[in-house]
Amino acid sequence: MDKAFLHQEYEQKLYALWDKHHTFQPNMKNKKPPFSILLPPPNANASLHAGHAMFVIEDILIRWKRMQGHPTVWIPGTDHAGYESQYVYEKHLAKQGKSRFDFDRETLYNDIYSFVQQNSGLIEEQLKLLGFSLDWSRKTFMLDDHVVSTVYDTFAKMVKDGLVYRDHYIVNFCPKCGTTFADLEVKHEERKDPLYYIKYGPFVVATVRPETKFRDAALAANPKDKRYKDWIGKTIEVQGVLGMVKMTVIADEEVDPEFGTGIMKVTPAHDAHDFALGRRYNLPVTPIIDTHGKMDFSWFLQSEKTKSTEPKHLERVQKYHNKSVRDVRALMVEDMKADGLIEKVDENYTHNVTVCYKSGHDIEPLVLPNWFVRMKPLAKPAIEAVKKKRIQFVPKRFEKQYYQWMEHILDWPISRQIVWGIRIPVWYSVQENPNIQVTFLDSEHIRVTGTVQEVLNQGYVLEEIQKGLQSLRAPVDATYVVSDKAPGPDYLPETDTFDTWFSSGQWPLTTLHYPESKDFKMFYPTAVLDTMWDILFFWVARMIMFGLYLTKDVPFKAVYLHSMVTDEKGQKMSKSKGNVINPIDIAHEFGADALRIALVAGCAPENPIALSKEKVKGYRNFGNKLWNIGRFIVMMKEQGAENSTDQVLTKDDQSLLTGVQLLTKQTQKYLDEYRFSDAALGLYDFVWNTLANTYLEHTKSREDKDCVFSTLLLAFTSCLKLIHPFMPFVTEAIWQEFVKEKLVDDPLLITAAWPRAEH
RNA sequence: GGCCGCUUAGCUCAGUUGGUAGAGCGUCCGGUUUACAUCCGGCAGGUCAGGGGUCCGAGUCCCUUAGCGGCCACCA
Repeated sequence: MDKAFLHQEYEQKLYALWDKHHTFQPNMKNKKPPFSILLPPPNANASLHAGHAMFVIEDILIRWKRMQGHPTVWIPGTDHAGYESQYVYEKHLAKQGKSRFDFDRETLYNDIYSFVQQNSGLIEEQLKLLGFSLDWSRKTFMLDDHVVSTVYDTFAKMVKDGLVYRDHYIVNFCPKCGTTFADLEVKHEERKDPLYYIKYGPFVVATVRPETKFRDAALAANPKDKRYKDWIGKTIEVQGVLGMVKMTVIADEEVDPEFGTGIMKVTPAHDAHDFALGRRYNLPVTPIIDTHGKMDFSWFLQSEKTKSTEPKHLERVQKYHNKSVRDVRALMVEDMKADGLIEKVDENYTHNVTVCYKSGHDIEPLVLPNWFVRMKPLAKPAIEAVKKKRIQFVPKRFEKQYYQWMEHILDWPISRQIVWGIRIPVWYSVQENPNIQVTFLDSEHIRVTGTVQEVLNQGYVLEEIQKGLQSLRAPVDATYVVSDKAPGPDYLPETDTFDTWFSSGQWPLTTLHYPESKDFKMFYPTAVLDTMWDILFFWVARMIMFGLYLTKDVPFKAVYLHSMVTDEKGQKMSKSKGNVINPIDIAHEFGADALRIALVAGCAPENPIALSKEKVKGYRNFGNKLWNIGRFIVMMKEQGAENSTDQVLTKDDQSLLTGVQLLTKQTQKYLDEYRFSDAALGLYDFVWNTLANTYLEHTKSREDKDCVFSTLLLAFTSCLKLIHPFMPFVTEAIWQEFVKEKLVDDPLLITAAWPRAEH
């Protein structure tokens, strides 16, 4: 044996050894209850980061249960990562001077597919480097046929059950990404913007978004506000930038009399709050901003209004038309100033602006037809399940957050206007829905937009439209057929795809081949779901809802939410701070074992997981300590010591063996309670202090070598078993040395029996 | 604005039925020619954020103040 444990020489060989003996696959013949975990799927084209290394928690549980003799499986997979991947691909296109608009839907999808395939596979190798005992024979990709087919079935069931509806609804639309986002996917940025006080007939109204003024549907004041009491219900004439407009004053409790002047303009098409007001008072929804974030005045330019409008105002409309929101705001503020319509401007107004968390672009609240899922009926059983303790949250405090969110859940917009994803399996008859808007590339590769009726009249045939189809927008009341394939010759497909979380929310079902497979029957519900707390709502809550909806059973019995891996000071790792630690580099330098236990030991589940080279180095030393104890035992054997159970134990021997008993019990208890740090620290302390520094040093002078040898061998092999889930490589490496020396019977530590604690 | 955490040795943090303050790293002193210098022995270092309360007894339970962090909702 070498003087030190040289991890580089063992890790890959040992992983191959485990693999060769199929130890990662469950032993279905075991009679104990099955134990299963699903790996939260990393992006298919991602590379491993410190967060992924936290999956070590899952490997610890898996290795532990496997040694205990449960049929155990840990299933890996990768996610297509919806717009994340499309975003990366579009950047790649941009480098070639192209954009997504140069391709039809199908071509773009296939190109992204190849792109993702090219960049995938890396993460699998990296997960292996860390020693994760995943069953690769069961790996799943989010766009595998059987996954897509389950997602289709679920959608069809939801449609049948009345849980899916289409509606015009105000959604977060990112003009840069070209898609809708759920509320969870946007963030808020504090910003200082001018607050304009605009004259509105007899009133003054405060707003940061004067450009939406063109489509105001009403004015609103608080019913208790004396200043405006007499005006409620009255219609007034207002001088605007484009001439006179009529406006009715409504009253609503939600208007804050303290803000601005206490009276607000209502623009249902471009503000979530105003949209709600509009619904309550039946106000018309009249958009003026399009999906590119540009001001669209076609409603004006194509109407009779142009005839009765003063030339000055008409010029303004032409000036504003098709310009960006920001530009128009500046232009119209100038015009309003010229007309004397601005009373004052508060330049120091700070407020929160909604921005896209992917691109950082300002979110435009737009009213668009979208697919929604009714969440209340799904949330109810999901709340019940946790209340009845069918699912346990660790740490417990997340339960509160869960209830809080689930009890106030809003309907979920599931449609995304991107190509890279699972297409919503819906088809529209063009005969029944001539008003469907389509954009497609014709056979000459020219981009054509219009209603189906219009383009058919222009001489295009349906086949050409479908072949070059980029996007389709059906009116909310369009008739549709749910089907994965075209139900007939005159149908066009929906082009929206599902929100990523719609498919990943069904991960426990799809990975286990719900509903008929042996795996599903054996391993559902899974034992525990471990992930970082930041996707509790995105993912965990959705899996619970889908699981209960489809199977009436929870998808997992426990949720373990680990923290974020940070640098040694508890600072979030980021490229700009330059404090990013690449786990693969660390594993390379100090060994995967050292990294693994360093991520677990000394970390409370509530706190950030501080990782530093120094800490990893400390645990590398621990691995080496184990190695040298093993080496010491082998040397004793070479010097003639013999192992036999027939020994007269001294007090030291007995106390060591009692210590191992206690340690076994303690480790068992800690693992049962998800207290990984306590388990790891307890093992570390026992081996280093009790076994090595105390027992081993005391016995060096003893004459009864056989007794020492036997005791030490028994105690140490038990410790190796207990430590194996945390540090699989060094423990297995030592075990293999022991196998060579015929000191142990089990050929592999990974499948050796877990020590029994006597009671 | 609503909710949830955190504040313990120089640094990073444990401390889960309330019972004499702990670990790792670092500092300093000393040691070791065969298990390991990726080692061993030892010293120093904390009024457990501030204040109040319950209790025979509080780092631990309750109230409160301050600082830091997180989640949710975001009113023009």
